[in-house]
Amino acid sequence: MSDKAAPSTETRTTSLNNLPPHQGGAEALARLLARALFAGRWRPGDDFPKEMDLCHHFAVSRNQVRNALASLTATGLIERTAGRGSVVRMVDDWHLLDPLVSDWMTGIESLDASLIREIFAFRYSAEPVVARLAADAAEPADLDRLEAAYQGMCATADKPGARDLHAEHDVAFHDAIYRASHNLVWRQMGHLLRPSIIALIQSSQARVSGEHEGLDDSLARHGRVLEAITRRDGAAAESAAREVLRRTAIDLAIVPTPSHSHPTPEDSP
Amino acid sequence: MSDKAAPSTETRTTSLNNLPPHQGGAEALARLLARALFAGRWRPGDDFPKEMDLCHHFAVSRNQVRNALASLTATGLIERTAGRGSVVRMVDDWHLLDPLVSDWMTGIESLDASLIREIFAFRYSAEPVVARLAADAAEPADLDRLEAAYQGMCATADKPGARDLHAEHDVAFHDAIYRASHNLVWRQMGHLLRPSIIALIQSSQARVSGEHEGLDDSLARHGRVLEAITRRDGAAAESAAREVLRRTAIDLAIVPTPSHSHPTPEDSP
DNA sequence: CTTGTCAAAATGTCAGACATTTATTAATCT
DNA sequence: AGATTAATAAATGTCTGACATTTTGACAAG
Repeated sequence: MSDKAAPSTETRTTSLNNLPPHQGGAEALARLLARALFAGRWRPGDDFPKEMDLCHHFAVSRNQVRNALASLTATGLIERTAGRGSVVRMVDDWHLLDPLVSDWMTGIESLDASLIREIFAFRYSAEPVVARLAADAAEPADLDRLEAAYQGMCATADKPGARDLHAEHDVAFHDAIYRASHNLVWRQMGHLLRPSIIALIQSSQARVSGEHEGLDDSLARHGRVLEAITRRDGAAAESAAREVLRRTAIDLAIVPTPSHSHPTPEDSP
Repeated sequence: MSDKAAPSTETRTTSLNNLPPHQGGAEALARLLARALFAGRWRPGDDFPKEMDLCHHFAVSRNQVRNALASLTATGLIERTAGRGSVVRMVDDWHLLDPLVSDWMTGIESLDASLIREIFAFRYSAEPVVARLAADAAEPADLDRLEAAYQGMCATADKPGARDLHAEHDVAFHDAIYRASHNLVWRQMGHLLRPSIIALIQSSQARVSGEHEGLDDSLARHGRVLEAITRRDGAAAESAAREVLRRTAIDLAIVPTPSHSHPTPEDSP
């Protein structure tokens, strides 16, 4: 009748059962299910496992399962109807801007490539504008955060062992830009950066070893953003931020050609 | 000891008890509480009513109350801790990008002015960029939506009885721009428009009767955005979209002076 | 072939008891 | 008297079982 969603949960239960002892109960279960969903365990339109199956397979009470599924429902990942069951919703309906979703997404290796492209396309169009706002509104504390993150990136560059730490500083740098805009809405969008940056670093890891100059170059461009914001030069900050993202944008085929991408005065040096 | 949050709920229960018979149970209760919160019923840091008090005052089961409070928790409006109770979180922590929050906010008359300014400042910086993207990515269906919304705005202009309908078409127009960008993230931000536009129309209602020319002028500017997007002229769409928002931005003191706000080539005429 | 009714399955809801955390108050020891 | 500890109360979190509601499919009657 229904597809083999539930039985297949039984078979692959091994990979899902080894969760860190007991964290937040429902919270941990929601994270687990969401990450399995993002990893491609089920596709939009598929039937999601039934409550009782999850109760049995994870040996938790129905309450925990219901709370976890409530989180997935609230974030638009699944839809539940009375006597029918739960189905995975279309990607268009996922609340990508919910901090929970961003948190769940971080570190998923097999994220849908088109999803990464969508998120990065957003960043590519938004972050330059935010950098301009940041140059206008930044306060000393913001500049300190930016400087600290940049120094952290410098300290962890070229060290293959500290790649995760470097990524963390990278996230912190971009997040500091959003915070420096001093706008409630832009600020909350900083959450969206984490999965995107992590995924990009993971995927560019292969390429970077071939071309080699990528890392230093990226570092220099970040430095130029920091310098422009410190100098309170909005226009320079905007184009510098665009330069930071441009190469990755080209690789992801988001910007058609590197020539006439954005006719801003400062764009053609 | 604790402030008078709970007792005052008793006294003013009259204004909250007349809810449309019974809609979605917990869903309706969450909406009710959220709107009361947005209307200034409690301020950040205040104690939120206890579960049992809400159960008693609204004559609903504890389950309903817990589900409603779970929604408020998930959207960052309140924070609940084990034996302490629930407190209202700072505005910075509210998930303004959650569709639920936008929905709850629409139509609140006494919204915090600074919150409206923050949301509009975001729109003022973002929407021009989105308009540029829309000009590049719009498909026939998108143009149809834009055209339909614009016609709707024209048909309901200058008719004082159809102000709500005009606002609805206004929302549809701007939402169509975001959808036309064909980017998952930008698209989901369309939800953020509704409370902002409604609030602005309500607040500008007094001013418009004095200056009079505001409405026709706004209509013409919207038309210029539509025309630029149809013409696939990204630069023109960007500046036209900025023009739509500029006057309101000036009134809200978001853009410092009307002269050197954004040095884009098409910006001077 | 259509329609009506019944039964099974799944989610939604309720009520009560119990567990856990937090804060206050009282008691005890130095 | 002051500080530390123990008991108590209040609030939220959790579990369990039963019941309600909705959906779907099967089966029989027309």
